[in-house]
Amino acid sequence: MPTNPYGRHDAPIVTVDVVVFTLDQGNLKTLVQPRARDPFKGVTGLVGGWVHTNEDEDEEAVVERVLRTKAGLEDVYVEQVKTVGSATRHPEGWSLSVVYMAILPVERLQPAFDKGCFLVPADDPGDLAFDHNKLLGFAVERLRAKGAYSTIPMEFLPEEFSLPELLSAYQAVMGERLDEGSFRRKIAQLGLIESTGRKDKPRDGQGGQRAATMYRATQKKTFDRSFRR
Amino acid sequence: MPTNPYGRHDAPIVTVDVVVFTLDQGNLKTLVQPRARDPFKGVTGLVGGWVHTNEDEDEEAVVERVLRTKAGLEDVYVEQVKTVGSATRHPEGWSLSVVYMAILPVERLQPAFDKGCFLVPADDPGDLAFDHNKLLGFAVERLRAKGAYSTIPMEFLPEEFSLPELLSAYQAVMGERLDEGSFRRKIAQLGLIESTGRKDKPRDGQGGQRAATMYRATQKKTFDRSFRR
DNA sequence: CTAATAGTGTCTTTTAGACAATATATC
DNA sequence: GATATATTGTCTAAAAGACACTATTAG
Repeated sequence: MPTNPYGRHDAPIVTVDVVVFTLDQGNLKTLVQPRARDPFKGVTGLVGGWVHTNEDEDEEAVVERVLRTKAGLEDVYVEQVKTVGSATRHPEGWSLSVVYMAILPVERLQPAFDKGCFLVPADDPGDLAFDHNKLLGFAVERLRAKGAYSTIPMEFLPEEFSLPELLSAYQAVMGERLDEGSFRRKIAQLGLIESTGRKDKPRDGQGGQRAATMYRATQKKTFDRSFRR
Repeated sequence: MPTNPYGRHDAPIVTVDVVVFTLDQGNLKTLVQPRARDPFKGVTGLVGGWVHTNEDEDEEAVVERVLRTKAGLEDVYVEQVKTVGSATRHPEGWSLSVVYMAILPVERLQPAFDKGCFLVPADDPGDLAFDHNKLLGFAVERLRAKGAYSTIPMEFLPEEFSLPELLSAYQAVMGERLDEGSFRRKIAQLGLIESTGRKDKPRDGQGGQRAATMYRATQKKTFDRSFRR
């Protein structure tokens, strides 16, 4: 039987909730999951779980365990977004949630689908359990705010990607069209990526196409101004 | 006797720690306090306290209560910085701290001094209890990063302030000299402040001086680029 | 008169961004 | 030849930042 080190007050429930983002054909989506237990059993919610003080070393370890056990995901880019806590957000008592966002290429989500997760549009997710709609909103806000000022959009792509793919990732996150020429110039100046030597396989089409050269990310950065040095 | 709603695991200790910033003659300082109890009894630490689930409505209420009861401060600008949690950061068990920063003009700190708080340089605070040096570092980083892109520096000033005072607040936060003419032009364009009609009393000196016109803030904002529209 | 506040003008450099044109590679 | 990738040139407008000069107001 666990002890309660918390003293004269009831201990808050402490959870981690992860907003897993991906790009699905240019659209920003979030991974959700029907809840296995009460409260809100069967209702769709974010991927999340309690802090387990006897097995988790620290907060980051909680996030890793939750992603691994609830969604079968490992080695994911994660970033803390915000912490919310109140007496009313959980029916069983005072509850605090540390909200993270995670970003993955859609190709890596199969293990999550196998565990019953599915994707919903990030800005129209339907009704979620608890205050998860609000938490999702915080994460979307952060992603959009930081997207244009960092290498975050690269996290949506597989390890190897082409420049047109990178362009469309930035466009999806920023929600606007970017000039191709200027974009290529910028990226070249910044030295954020390097060629892998390989080439894309051109898609099918009426004519042929030139194969795109593939790159990998060399840096994770945040900039002062719209992805600028 | 409090119950433990936490289930099969020991409940984490949940605290709030507040990094209270002020400007003392142009220098960035932080409010600290000798700890009243073990662990680290007598050691200097940040202003902080446990979440009290039976009296605090939500996280913001915890911050308000902690600032009020530990430092006698009310109506303070606060902003959440980050949450840290681990098995080792607190000798009594798995502990999670939600870190906030607060900003106040130094004139409003008397109640805190009366409660035994004192100021230390924000970038050279000496040895603090727990991992509070690290937490302070996170807050300083955030303040410096956000200072140039927001109206945050205004929070260091009293409700009425002059343009030279505002200039020096921005300079202190940004850590660099700003051109006076350009600064005045920018501020005028932005419409962030309005005149109160009153005038400063000029300081003593060899000659007289022109009295500064006093302003008050009209907006709290964050900008894309260095305090620009 | 002195000193600090206040307001303007101007110049250079950098940047974002748009648009156009052309070259290259693959089927 | 068709199509998508790749590269380069040019132009405009906005912005940051530095510097200089003048005006104003108070003791």
